[in-house]
Amino acid sequence: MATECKDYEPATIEARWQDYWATEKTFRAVNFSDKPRYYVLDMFPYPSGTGLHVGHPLGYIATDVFARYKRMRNFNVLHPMGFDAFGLPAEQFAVEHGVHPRVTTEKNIENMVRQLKRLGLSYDWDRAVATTDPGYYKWTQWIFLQLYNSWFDPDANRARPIAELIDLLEAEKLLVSADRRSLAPGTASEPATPKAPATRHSWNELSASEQREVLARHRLAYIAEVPVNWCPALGTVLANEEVTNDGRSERGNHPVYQRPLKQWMLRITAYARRLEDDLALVDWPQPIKLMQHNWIGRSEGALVEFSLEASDAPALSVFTTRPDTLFGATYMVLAPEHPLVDTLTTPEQREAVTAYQAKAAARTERERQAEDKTKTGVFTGAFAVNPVNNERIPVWIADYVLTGYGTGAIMAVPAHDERDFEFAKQFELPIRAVVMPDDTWLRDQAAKLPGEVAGAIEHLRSTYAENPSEFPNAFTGEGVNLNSANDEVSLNDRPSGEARAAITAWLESKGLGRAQVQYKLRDWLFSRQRYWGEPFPILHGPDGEIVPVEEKDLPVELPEMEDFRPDGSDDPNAAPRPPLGRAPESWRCVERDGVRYQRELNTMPQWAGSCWYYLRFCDPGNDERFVDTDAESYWMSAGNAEGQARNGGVDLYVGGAEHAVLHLLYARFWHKVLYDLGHVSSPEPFGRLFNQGYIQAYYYEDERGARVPAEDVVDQDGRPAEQVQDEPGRRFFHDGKPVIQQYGKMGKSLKNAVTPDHVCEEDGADALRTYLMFLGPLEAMKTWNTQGIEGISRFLKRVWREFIDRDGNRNPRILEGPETNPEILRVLHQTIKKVGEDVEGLRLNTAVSQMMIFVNHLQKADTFSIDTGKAFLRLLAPFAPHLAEELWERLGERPSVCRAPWPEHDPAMLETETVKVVFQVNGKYRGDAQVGKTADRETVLAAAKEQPKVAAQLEGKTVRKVIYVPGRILNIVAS
RNA sequence: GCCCGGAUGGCGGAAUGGUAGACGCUGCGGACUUAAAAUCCGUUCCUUGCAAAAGGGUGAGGGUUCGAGUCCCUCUCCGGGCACCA
Repeated sequence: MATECKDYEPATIEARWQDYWATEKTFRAVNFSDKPRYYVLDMFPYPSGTGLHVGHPLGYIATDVFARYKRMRNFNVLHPMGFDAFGLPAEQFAVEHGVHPRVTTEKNIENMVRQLKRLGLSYDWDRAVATTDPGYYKWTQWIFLQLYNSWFDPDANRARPIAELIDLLEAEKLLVSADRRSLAPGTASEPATPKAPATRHSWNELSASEQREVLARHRLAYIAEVPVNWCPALGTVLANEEVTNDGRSERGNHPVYQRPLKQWMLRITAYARRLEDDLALVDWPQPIKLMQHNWIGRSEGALVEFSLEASDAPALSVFTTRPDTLFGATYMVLAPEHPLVDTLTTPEQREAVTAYQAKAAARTERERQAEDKTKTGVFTGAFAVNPVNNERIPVWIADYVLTGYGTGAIMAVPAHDERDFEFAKQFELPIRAVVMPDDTWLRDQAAKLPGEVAGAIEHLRSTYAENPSEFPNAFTGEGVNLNSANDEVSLNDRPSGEARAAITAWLESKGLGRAQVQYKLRDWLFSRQRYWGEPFPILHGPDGEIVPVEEKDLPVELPEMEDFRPDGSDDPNAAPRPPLGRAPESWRCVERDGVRYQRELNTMPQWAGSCWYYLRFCDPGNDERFVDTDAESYWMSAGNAEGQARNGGVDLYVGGAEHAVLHLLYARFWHKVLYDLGHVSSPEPFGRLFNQGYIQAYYYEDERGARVPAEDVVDQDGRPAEQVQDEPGRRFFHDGKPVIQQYGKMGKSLKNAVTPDHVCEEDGADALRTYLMFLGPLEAMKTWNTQGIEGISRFLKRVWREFIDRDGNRNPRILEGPETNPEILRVLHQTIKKVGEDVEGLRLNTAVSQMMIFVNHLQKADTFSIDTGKAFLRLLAPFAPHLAEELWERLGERPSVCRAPWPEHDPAMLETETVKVVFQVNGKYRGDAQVGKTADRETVLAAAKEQPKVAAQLEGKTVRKVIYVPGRILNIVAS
């Protein structure tokens, strides 16, 4: 069985055991077992053409160590791997090389599987999935239809089948508002009177197309014409999450333009509250929770109605977090795209307004950024009425107010909002103080003024109250109100919080406003104008009706096409034309009951497939369902065993932090919908999340700033750069020309990738695995240093020699029978304890250190017991599994060591007769001694005073105090 | 600008408020060898000192404590996220 190697030959040993694991299916996970379950998941990769570099498997190896450990702890472990294979790069590569994306994708997957297997990762390969398999994306389409056929019931705070909404509407338990945008409870429609036209309608009075419109406004998947991020260079639209903060595409860094387009949207905003609240249910790194928290962007405030002076216009609704400053609202601003702009603009101002709107539309986000600072805007000519004091205030438009947030309109309180303050100064609008700042703020501000407004604090206060515009900044903090009273309510002298509550209550009583929670999160733009993605299971009828493809007709497969290129363009005004528009007519057109339907021509974004793959792994071959209910619940429901997810979801999910608001937010949203509809058993998909850090490496740039391959760089003595990169005084050259050493994330673009294949060949997979774990804390950024692996290689060779002599036989130093060397016994049990605890906490670097310490002890002993050897091999097995298997069998055990139980440490073995107590004088180390475990203070103090160093320090001093921590330290305070 | 995270030898890093630098890399010295590689032994924070030893030292400055890398305050630098979100 085992190899015949005399020396440690990783290549031979590793090939042998990888073969064994594959044949024996050692890592097969079975659904249902008496053992407790454990689900360990990696974020599955995109199978790129360049394959893996050593940074990629960092997380995979960590989860592998953990999965192997958990198996030895008697868990039934699910540890799968798959491929997120739809998406732009495959398509772009395919276009460049004229090959079908399916061909390149399959080739890339094959190569990546080979690389991963070479690392000895203990995946259950029988469960591997690719999002591009029709058998997989059938269910991605099915889940989309679940979204399409559901609505979010705000009262139940969950999704429900759309059929239930229709029932409620038909029974007139819900009525439709006049604009058909919202629903309200009611038992009968209010009869219309000449004075008050009906505000609500019964569903049954609506036409079929009106009914469709009502439903569309509530479905979780819907088509809407909204301003979207259009990227002409990529020929597709992008989600907010895919656009960088300077208005460019995250992929490719192309300019992105805002333009209104009809697109598929997913109503993720309905879940804003639960996505926020349920972060409390999961064990995730705090920074990731914070990033999601910020992205969701909950803010509490009030919705306030401002009536317009022109009586026929509807009221202007604004959202504010500071209703307490309402008395300071001296003008209003609408976003240039606000729907009411046209209605309320006066003829005199129309030209200026239209010009401003055109200018705003033409500017990209990036241009808005660049101009920054200076506020622009135009007066519409209209006036609104401030509901608290009936003051007539002008209505402006300006691009500092965004369409997509709140109502797209604001009340401007220039005294207490920095942006409004700037705008008001720019256009000489009135600024009224309604909150008195604290004295510190007033003094700080006075200090910034050129003249001397300074003086007594009373003077500053009265100046502020009368003329806040004399100060350089707006006061945006909280304080006590002033200038804030009408006949019915006064906020004066009340603190901001109280003022907010008071004015909100007043507004509510008057029907002028109400408390409101607002989210920054927007609906998820879900269609892309690309070929290589999941087709929508949707048909469009001749009258514009939308018909979902029936479940039995799924999947809607991608058509075979010769030319699948996107219609990219540099012209931001060119209309998007999805490649599927050029698909054969036989695919595009479907006839049902004599009606000709057109297939939806957009495809889903790359994130779709990754939103639910962790569920498919529970039951990957199922043709009947996306996942078997029992299998899902076995792997995903809440668990009580050691380390299992308390509230359900994947027990351990490891991946990079770059997915904080994309994949992780989208997947949570889909999961919650499936949960609401009763398809999954846990409220959250990922119970425990861990972010591994990046691997960084040196890279080299020539004088033009172009990167050169790091592997070809040498120093002034002609030695390869990778061997001398940390030595001082090195200068680097490529092709004889000087280059500069830099430092950054390992990857193709910096030309500093080191492949695992290369390292496996040189040192073996076991060395690479152990080295990557040893490098530092899993979550930290780490530097790849090829030299460092040498230490791990030596360690593994040493392990080999401890067990195998030069003739390839069992080392005669290994004795039968239990361990007799107390020193070895003690260190062994220390090691069992520390390695177990460290692996459990993913502190894999210190676990490796401890194993090294153990082997250093072993090496110094003349002999050791076979029991000791076997215990150690089990600790080593998760890290260096091939070597552990080989030695395990050579010690006469049956493979596989993966199935051997994890050793238990005996606390009694860690106890010693005496303990070391450190002696300090005035907090400084002056010696130590072994003392009895129960030694009392006086005994230890006496022992300390006997030590010459301690005595010398005490000479001529009086002992003031003695601190004794039993078994640890004795500190004598003397002066 | 706001919000997170970080800073420890030549390098990666380790340290329940209790001997800072475990473990490893590199460097230096030695053994084995005709020689080299491999392996093994020793050594490697800084300053003074032949040594024994003493003093200093965890980005900077202050504080709490018998005792601070660790806790608190202020600042500097680096990394990440968000950014006219009303």
